[in-house]
Amino acid sequence: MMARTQGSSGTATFEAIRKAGLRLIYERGYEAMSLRQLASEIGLVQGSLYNHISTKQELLFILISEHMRDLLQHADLALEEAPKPPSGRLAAFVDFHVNYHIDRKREVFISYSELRSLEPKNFEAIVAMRKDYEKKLILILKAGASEGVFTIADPQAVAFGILSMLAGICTWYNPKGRLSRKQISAIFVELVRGAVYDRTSPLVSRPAKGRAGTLV
Amino acid sequence: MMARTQGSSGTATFEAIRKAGLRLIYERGYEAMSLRQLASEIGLVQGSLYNHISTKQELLFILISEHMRDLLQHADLALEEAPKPPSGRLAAFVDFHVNYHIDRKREVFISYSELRSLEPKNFEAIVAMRKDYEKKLILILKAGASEGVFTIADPQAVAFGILSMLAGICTWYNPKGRLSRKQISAIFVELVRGAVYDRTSPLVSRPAKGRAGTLV
Amino acid sequence: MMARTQGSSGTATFEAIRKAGLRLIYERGYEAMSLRQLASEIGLVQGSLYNHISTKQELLFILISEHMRDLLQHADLALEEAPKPPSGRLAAFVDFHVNYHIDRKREVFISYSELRSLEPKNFEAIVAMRKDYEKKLILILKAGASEGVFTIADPQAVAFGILSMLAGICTWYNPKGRLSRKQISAIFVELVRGAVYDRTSPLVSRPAKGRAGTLV
Amino acid sequence: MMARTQGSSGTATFEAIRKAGLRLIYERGYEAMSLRQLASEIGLVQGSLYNHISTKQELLFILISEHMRDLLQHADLALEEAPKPPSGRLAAFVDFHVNYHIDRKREVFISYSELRSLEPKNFEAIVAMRKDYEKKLILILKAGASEGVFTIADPQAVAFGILSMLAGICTWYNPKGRLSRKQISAIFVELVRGAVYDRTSPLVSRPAKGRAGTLV
DNA sequence: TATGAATGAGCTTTCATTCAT
DNA sequence: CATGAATGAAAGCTCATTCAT
Repeated sequence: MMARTQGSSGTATFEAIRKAGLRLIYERGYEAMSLRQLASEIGLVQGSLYNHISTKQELLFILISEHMRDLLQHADLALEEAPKPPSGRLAAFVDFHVNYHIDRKREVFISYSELRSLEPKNFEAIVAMRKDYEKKLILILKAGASEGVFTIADPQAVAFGILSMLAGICTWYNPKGRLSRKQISAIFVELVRGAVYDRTSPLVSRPAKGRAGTLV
Repeated sequence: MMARTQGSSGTATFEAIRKAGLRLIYERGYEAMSLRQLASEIGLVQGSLYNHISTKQELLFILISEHMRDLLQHADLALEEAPKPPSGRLAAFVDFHVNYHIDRKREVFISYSELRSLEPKNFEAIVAMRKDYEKKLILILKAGASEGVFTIADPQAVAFGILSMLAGICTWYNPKGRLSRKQISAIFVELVRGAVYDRTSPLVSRPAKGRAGTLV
Repeated sequence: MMARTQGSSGTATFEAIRKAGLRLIYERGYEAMSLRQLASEIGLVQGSLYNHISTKQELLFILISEHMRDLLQHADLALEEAPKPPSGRLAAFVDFHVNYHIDRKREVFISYSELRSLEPKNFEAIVAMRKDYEKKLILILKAGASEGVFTIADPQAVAFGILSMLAGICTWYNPKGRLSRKQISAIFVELVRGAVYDRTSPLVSRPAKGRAGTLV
Repeated sequence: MMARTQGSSGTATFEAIRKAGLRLIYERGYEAMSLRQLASEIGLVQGSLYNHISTKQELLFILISEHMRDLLQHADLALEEAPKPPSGRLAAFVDFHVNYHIDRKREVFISYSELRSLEPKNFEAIVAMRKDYEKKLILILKAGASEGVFTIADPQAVAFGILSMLAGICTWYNPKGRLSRKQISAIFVELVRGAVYDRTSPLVSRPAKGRAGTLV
C-alpha cells in the first residue's frame, strides 16, 4: 500500500517537501497543515506535490518511520560502544536519547504527537518500532535490577517514566537557551541514575553536592 | 472575549457537548474532530450546537481552562494538607499529580497536546496557568535544595523532567491494567524521590529493596 | 396569504420591530439583515419576533406597503390644496415629493431598492401602487402639455426622469448638511420647472438670476 | 489586498464567472446570490470557482471597479471630442452618460445598489471613483454658470439631480421598448438643457414645440 | 408574550486528490 | 516534472422558522 512514487525519493524537491513538511507538521499538526501551504512554501503548486509523494498520509509515514528507523539504528550504535555494566549502559542510553532528541526535536515530537493521525496499518508499524526502542531500555533496567545495582519497582512503568521525562526535553530545549545540551544531558543522566539507583549500594560517581550550581 | 453563550452553561445539553467534545478531541485531536460528529454523538443537528457554544475554539478553551483552574485549585488543597518538610511536600505533590492525571487523563492530555490549537489570546491565558502550576513544584524543589535534602542540578529543568515523566502516565494508564493507581503513585513518588534525593544524607523511608516486586 | 399576526400590530413591541427593521433594512439590505440582529436591537430573542410578525417577508411588505399607502394619501392631500394650473400642480407635486422623501428617506429608499426582495404577490401589489403614484405626475405633465405650458417629449420618460431625480435626494440629504430642506425643495422645483417649461411661452415666476447664490 | 487569483483573469472560465456573476447580482443582489447558483450556471462545481476568484467579495469588487474605471475612461474620451462651450459639453456628457448606462445597465445598477455590500477598503476606493465622475459634471455646470449660460442654484445638488435622473434610465430601459436609445438620449439631453438653461438668455437650438411627439 | 432550544437548509470557503497539457 | 483547473466532500457557521415551556 502506498508505495512511494517511483524515482522521486532523494531528489532535491523531495527533500524540500520533507523538510517543509516536517516543520509544518511540527508547528501546526498534521491535520492543520494543508498541502497548499506546504507546496507554496517550496515554490510549488499544490498538484505538483503529487509528482513526489502519493498522499499526504504517505508523507507523514515517511517522516515518522524513517525517524524511527534512524533512532533504532543510532541507539544500537551508541549501546555497542557503551560499557557493559548496566549503570554505564543506562547512562549511555540516556545520553544518547537526550542528544538525539535535542538534535531532531521535530521528528521526535511528531513521532509522538501524530501517532493518531496514522492510518491503522502505518500506526501498527510505528508502534512496533516504538516497542523495540522501549525494550532496549527495559532490558537495561532489568539487567541492573537483577544485578542488584538498580531498584526498579516495575521495569515497564519505570521505562515509560524515563522515556516520558526525556521526551519532554524537546518541548522546551532551545539552542540559545540557558542550558547547553551537554549540561542538559548531564542533568538528566544524573536524574535517571538517582531515580533507579539502589541506595543500599555504595555511592559512586555522584557529582559533589553544590556543583550543580555551575550549570545554571 | 468569547463569553460563553448565555444561559447554556451547566445545562444537560451543554454537559453532553463538553463530555463528547472532550472524548473526541482526546481521540482524534481538535482539528480532526468535526462539529458534525460531535453533534451527532449527542443526538443533535450541527447548528444546534451553537445554542450552547459560540465557536469550536471556545469549546476547546472551556475544556482546557476549566481543567487548569481545577488543577491549580486541587493542587493547592493537596499541598495545604501536606507536611511541611520539602520531602513530604514533594511526595504529596507527586501523589496528587499522578492521581489527578489518572482521573482526568483526557483533560490532561488535550491540555498539553492542543495548546497549539488555541488562538493567541487563549494560548497565553493557558500558558500563564501552566507556569503557575510548574512554579509550585519548582518552589518545593528549591526549598528542599536550600535545606540540603535535595540535590537539584537545575530546578527548572528538573521540574520539567518530573512533570513530563508524570504527564506520560496518562498515555498508558489503563484502569483495568496490571498496575493500580495506588501502585503507580507509589512507583512514581519513589522514582522522583530518588531522582532528587541528596545521597550525602542518610537514607530514610526508602522501601526495602525488592518489595516493589509485589506491586507487579 | 401571510395575514399579520393577530392583535400585535400597533403594540409598542411591534412598533419597535418596525422601527429597527426599517433602519436595518435601510443600512444593510433585506437579505443582509438577520432577524437575530433585529431582535437583539430591541432586546428580544430571535424567536420572540414571531409573536409580532409572521415572517421576515411580511415585515418587509408591511414597511413598503404602508409607506406606499401613506405616500399616495399624502400626495392626494397635497394636490387637493394645490392651485389648479398645471405649473402650480407640478410645483406642488415636486415640493411634496421632495419633502416627503426627505422626511422618510429610509422608507423611500427601501421601497425602491428592496422591490426585488418581495415575493411575487407582494411585488405586484407594490408595483401597482407605484404606478398609481407615477400616474399622478404623468397626468400633470400631460395636462401641462395639452395646455401648451409644458414641453414634454414623452410624458412617461419625463415622469420617470423627474421621479428618479427626486428619489436621489434621499441618498445624500443630510439634516445637518449645507442645504436646508426648504432650499433643496426650491432647487428641485426650479430644476423641474425648467426641464419641462415651454420656452416659447413668456417667462413667469423664475427667480432672478444670481439669487441662487444665497442658497449655498 | 485581495489580488486577483494569479493567471486566471481573462480566461474563458473567468469571463463566464464575471458574466454570470454580473447577471445574478443584478437580478438578485449580491447577498442573495449564492456561489452555488453562480457555479452551476456555468457548469462548474462550487469549489472550482476558487481557481478563478479568491472570494465572493472580490468578484463584486472586480465587477464594480472595472466598470468605474471604464466609465471614467470613456467619459474622458467623450469629453475630449466634445465642443468647448459648456452647453455643448453638457449635452455631450448627458449623451455619453445615457448611452453608457443603456449599454451597461447591469454594471451601472450594481455599482449603485451594491455599494453597501463592499468591504470598507473596497467601498472607499469606489466612492473615490464616483466622486471623480461627479466632478466632471460639476465642473461643466460651474463653467456654464460662470459664463452666464446656465442658471445653477447649487452645482453639487444639480449635478446629483442630473445624475440620479439619468441613472434611473437603466431601471426601465428596454431594448425592445417603445423608445430607442437615440430617442431616450435626445429626451434627456433636452430635459437637462432646460433644467439648467439660463432663461434670461435668448433661446437657441430648442426643438420646435410639438415635434417631440414624433418620438413616441 | 417571552424564552431557550431545536431544526433543516443553506452559506462561503478549504481540503486532498486527479488529470490533461 | 510543473501547471492550471477541475472535482466531491467536508469544514465551521448562520439562517428563518418552530415549539414546548
